[in-house]
Amino acid sequence: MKAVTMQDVADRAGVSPKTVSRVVNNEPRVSESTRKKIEKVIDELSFKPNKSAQSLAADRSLLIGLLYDNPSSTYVVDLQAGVLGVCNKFGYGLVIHPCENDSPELIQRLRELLVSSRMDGLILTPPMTENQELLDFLVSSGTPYVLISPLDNSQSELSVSVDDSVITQQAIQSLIDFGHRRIGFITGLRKRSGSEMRLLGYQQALEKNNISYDESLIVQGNFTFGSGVLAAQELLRHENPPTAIFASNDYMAAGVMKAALQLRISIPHELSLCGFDDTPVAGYMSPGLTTIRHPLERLASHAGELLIRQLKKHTQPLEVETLKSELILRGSTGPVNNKTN
Amino acid sequence: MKAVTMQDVADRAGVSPKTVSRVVNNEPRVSESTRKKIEKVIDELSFKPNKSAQSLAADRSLLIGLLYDNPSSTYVVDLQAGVLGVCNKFGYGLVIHPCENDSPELIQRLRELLVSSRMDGLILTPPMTENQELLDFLVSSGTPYVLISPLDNSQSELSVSVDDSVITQQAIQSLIDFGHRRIGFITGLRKRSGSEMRLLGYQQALEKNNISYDESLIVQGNFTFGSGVLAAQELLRHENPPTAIFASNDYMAAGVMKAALQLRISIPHELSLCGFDDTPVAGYMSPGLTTIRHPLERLASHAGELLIRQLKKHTQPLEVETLKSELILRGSTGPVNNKTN
DNA sequence: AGAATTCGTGACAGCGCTGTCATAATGCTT
DNA sequence: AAGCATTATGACAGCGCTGTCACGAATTCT
Repeated sequence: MKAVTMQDVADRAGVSPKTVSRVVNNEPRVSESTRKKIEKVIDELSFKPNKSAQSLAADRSLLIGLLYDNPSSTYVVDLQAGVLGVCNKFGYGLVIHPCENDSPELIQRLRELLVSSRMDGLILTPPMTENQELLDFLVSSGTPYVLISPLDNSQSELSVSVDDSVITQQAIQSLIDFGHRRIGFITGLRKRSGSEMRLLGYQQALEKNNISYDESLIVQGNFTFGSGVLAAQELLRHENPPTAIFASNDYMAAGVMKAALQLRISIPHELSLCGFDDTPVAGYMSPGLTTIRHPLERLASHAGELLIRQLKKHTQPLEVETLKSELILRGSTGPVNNKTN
Repeated sequence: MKAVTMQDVADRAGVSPKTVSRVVNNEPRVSESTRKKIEKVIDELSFKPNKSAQSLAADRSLLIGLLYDNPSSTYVVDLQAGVLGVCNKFGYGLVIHPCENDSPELIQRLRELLVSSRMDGLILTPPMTENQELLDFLVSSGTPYVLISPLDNSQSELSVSVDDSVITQQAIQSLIDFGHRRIGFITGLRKRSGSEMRLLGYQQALEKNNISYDESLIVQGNFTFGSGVLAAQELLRHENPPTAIFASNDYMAAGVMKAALQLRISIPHELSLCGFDDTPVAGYMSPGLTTIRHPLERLASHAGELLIRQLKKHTQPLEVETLKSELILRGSTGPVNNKTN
């Protein structure tokens, strides 16, 4: 299988390789007629440019990197799918790089990766988005990057986010509509972008409905199942326990379910429960877990486009379909039971 | 950040670039002293060869592809981790390629990918491992590949597997040891390598314990939660229902849990339940799901090494640490309840 | 000791593409 | 119609590396 080269295309089309290159790279300064002609030949020979040669000659790798440190594999896979989509569309390759945000070797590893893979740009996901040392390193090494859901998303060209507060508020509102007034809230790790925004949404919902904010209903978790169990135990043994609990992710919500079961508290009859992320567990639990689904794949593909535009010095802003999270209602939430306790 | 080139190393070491190349590629015919000297300089300058240039000159991309079509993201992420490990070790890049085994465009897409990314070899996972059309295409295009857990793993240089039958037998044995004699079995999709072997292990366990094989206790599922629910309903409404159920994956086991809950059958008191895969759900359900964990990451890294050896025409066989699956005992299995029904 | 082999190294071309610059063709101005 | 700007195309070098081959030095063989 001898590969088709640009020269082959050029010969067949009766032009120089450089002109073919121009067409391949969508450069201007090619007459419409030659462009058509060359495109036709490219199709006929199904020519695909040799990436290595392109990279070498143009001194760009046509590779973008995706950095993540996330225990949820669905999250990771969704992001990958999104980024992969745009990569294919624009002829880029994707280098996936699972890492540990806390590792002291993080930067060193990344440096090696940058040197050997020569990635043109990076997409960072939480919690790397808050790793200032990392960001500084990227800036100093001149590596373009885009952040997904950073805490501070003020630089809109450099990040994409969905507003966790809005959808959380909506979820809490739905609990309130069910008649709940005492709603427990299990936070995730502080400093994780989502966490803060979710708590904010909770507070906003209470405020809107004139429900006073009771600090004792807020319990700190760390996104793990175990922390959900502990948090739920604390909440459910409260002298005036909540009739509903919002957990900042599904894993913790699963922990709440377990704790409730142990304490013989029935969901949703005696306790409504809402999770966050819509991982597979949510659908597989009994009852099904009401939760929130993020458009992760679209978020990631948006991030990818943003990055690639940046790489191509494409300046016209990317118009964005709005990225909206969705409240998925399942069996774990329901009307408050007035006979409760 | 001007990159360090081979020429730089050569100059500093007082040799020709070609000799540096020899050292970088571990070629023979370099005296120990020059090798040492060059390695030292490489370290000092922290020189990393330019992948694009290597690929272009040597006409190999130093890329391997990982093809998967699997709904379980944990499975995918574990495999990726394993392959990524060896890739880094041997200076290869990883191209991930989620695909749909049933899609008629599969081959065409792959062809494009092969042409544009010029991957040196591929790792295939079930169900692609059984896609004869795909395999034929790879052979005809001369693309080396390695299979992970194919149905037919007779060609040991081309595949890595763990024996599902052995571990399934062990799981069933543990149920039998708990006193269960009527054990329901929910299969996965037929023709999926795992499925067959798991059923085989079930049969072997029964045989060993002189329990007769009752076909009516075998129900066909398709690896989804929903199919688990249906299968469980069928089994539990059996005139002489099983006291334990083995589901061929965790998602179906979760379905069984749901069905049991609906029918007010308590797990593990009235019904023991065993899953397969040890996905996160297994740990998050209440009670925790007894299940089977595969050494997926090691399996994948082994596959990666096998492939890379093949690419390097390394012929001495790779000695393998045995890859063993593990039975994870959680709350969903227990002694048979003699008061049942 | 001389011939034959092996070893260690370097010169050189070229992988397939793109950047730069030159040049030809075209359009526009006055 | 001559002059100038603009557009369309090509020649050529070179990105950083490796394959091939050549060549002298060291080793082994007869």
